[in-house]
Amino acid sequence: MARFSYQDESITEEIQQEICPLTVTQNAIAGRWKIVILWHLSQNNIIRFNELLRMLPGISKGILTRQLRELEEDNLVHREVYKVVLPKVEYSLTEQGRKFIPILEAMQTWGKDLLNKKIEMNEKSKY
Amino acid sequence: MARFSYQDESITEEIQQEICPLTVTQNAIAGRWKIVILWHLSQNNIIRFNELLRMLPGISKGILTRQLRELEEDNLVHREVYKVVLPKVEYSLTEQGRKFIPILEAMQTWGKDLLNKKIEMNEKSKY
DNA sequence: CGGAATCCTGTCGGATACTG
DNA sequence: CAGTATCCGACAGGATTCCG
Repeated sequence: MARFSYQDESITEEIQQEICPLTVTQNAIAGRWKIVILWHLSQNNIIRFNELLRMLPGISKGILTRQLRELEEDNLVHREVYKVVLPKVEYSLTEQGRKFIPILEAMQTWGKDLLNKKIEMNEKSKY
Repeated sequence: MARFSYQDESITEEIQQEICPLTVTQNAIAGRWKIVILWHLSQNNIIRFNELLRMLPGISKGILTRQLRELEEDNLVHREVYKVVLPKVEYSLTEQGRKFIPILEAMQTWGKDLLNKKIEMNEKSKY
């Protein structure tokens, strides 16, 4: 939970941030790629850095590293380094990360629902 | 889903954005206050603008308005305007918004869990 | 009361070049 | 292979002022 400082927050707000579990969750998954990363990890158990890179078209190495580091900080993702000739790093979900999978699934069905309704609305507005 | 354009995204990415329901969900709830707003609405059914403002210490009127408008665009929140002497505007969850409540609850218990583990880890590191 | 319209600023995402 | 280290620009969030 390193990030999310914003400028000067009063103490009461900081407490709110700390106390409200919802905010904790929000901070943990805030980031353009985190949810998709978690989803890929939930589907594959173990993924190497460059594999993940290929799974996320449009992301750059630097960003992927940062998102992964933050997920690691928040204990969602485990990072295993193998010191072989050409370095090999495997990412996987932690126990805490696996507990998040149901939420991912719920978010997916909910998103599908929303998507359908938006399409319906666009159809209607054509006529 | 107005925002989230970023600069020039290739077509394949745009398609991914549009297709992946997870991303749709992410975009819908991305925003510093949205989750908390949804939570308050889930607890109170109907809340007036200034009430909501008071429930969110640290937010400014402008921001609250924007977050609510975006939630409205994404069909999570309903806005009811009463044209009385002193204007009165009530916010509530839509059907789609209510479908999101289980996710909020899951996020809350998950966040509580994460919080506890972080506290444990801090305790340990003291000795 | 519930905004709209500005303007400002920090953060995050992204691009690029370099490294063990 | 899997990163670091910089630098940059865009955009969300925030403060402030004005309005019906």
